[in-house]
Amino acid sequence: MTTKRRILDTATTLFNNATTGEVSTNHIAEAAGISSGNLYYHYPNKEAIIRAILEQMFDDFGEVWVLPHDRKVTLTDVQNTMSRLFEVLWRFRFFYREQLALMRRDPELSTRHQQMQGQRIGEQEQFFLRFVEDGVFKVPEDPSHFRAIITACWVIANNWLSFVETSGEAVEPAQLERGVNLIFRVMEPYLSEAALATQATLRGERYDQAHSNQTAVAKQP
Amino acid sequence: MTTKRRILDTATTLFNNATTGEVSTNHIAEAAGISSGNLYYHYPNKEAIIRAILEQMFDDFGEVWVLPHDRKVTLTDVQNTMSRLFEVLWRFRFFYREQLALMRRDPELSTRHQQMQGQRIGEQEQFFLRFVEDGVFKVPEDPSHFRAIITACWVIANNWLSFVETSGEAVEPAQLERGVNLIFRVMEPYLSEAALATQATLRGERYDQAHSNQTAVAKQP
DNA sequence: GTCTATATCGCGATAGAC
DNA sequence: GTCTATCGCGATATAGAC
Repeated sequence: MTTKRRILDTATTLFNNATTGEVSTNHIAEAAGISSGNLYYHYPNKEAIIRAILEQMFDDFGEVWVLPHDRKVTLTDVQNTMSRLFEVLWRFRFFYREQLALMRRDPELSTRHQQMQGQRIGEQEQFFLRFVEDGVFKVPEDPSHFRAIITACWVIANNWLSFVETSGEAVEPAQLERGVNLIFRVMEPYLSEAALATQATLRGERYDQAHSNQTAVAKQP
Repeated sequence: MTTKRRILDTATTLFNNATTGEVSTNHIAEAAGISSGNLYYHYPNKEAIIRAILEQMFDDFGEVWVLPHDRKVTLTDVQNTMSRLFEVLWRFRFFYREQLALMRRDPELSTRHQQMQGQRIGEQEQFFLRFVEDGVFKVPEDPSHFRAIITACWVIANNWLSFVETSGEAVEPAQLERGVNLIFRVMEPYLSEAALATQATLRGERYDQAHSNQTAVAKQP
């Protein structure tokens, strides 16, 4: 692994475990096993490191919203996509903890992130439209209402891990699933009848796995 | 105004306009028109200042969830409460920008905030139950589902202003209203028929009676 | 590319006069 | 209560040898 790369990985780990303010370039260099001078040979300053990490995160997001083109998508595809999304959010959680502070300190980061976010939101809209096409979601009578729900899901997704952390709960991969479920709850009223049936089945299965000696409880209409 | 108080107000303003990391105790003292030494006479350190501000925010939250006891509550009461909530969130927005970083740096702040959040969430649940009682919300068949929606609204409320800011839009009082509307959208499927009609009237929108067996409302072309 | 050594700066915090 | 003066520290960043 190149030194440039090791710096990024080390920094990401340190940032995730502390705050960007507490992690100095000296700390990063030490943890990466190189000298401070060497670190500055590769990156002009800490902000440049953060920006480089952000680019990597952006690349990873690109792989989140992919859907199969050879078949109709189902509710399970939504679920898997959400899981992928949360996994990336988890890997770069430090960024979402301090997002606005970081953006304020570095206008360049701010601009770049706005571009990224715009693109991501666009991808997400396309994503949901595909599910409308394939009959997972009801066809929205009011597009602005539909967009509002997407925005709501967006806000929840991006802030779920932070919410867990502020509640004093340990932030573990298991919590990612709770976030996925929460988003499902918000989307539920907009699912088609067919998708709702699928969901009941899925949830029953999950329930079975969690409490294997009990029977799944299916909600009665 | 006492010096102690002026320090808090000045600090709040500075924090809102920059980040807590950029605002040093020297800056606060200077902006408050006192010496650094004097500042340290009143507060032992910057963290204590932030904690004091947080206590003030907590007090302000206490006034948000009050509801009239002499009459039934309506959808308008939800709206007004949300507006009050957003107003407080706006006044102390610096805290929500850096919440987790601040909590990590100061365990005492972290503990206190968790108490506060627990209490606030409790208040919010009571709040919504009142609206169920008074027929604004449908009686939930599944309490856990209801709680999930409340959690969703909580996450959205606390992060809406940050979302606006990260999108690069100016954060103005007008944006507060958009946040209120977004939360309404999420709650909409859980409103009673009666409340839905009220909402349509409030907004001056057409009420599509597709699922209504109540009095017809004039449709606009 | 990588190191050591060092310059510079400002922050947090305290001492002591008034 | 308020000020001035100051110390210690650690962070960012650079210079120059190898």
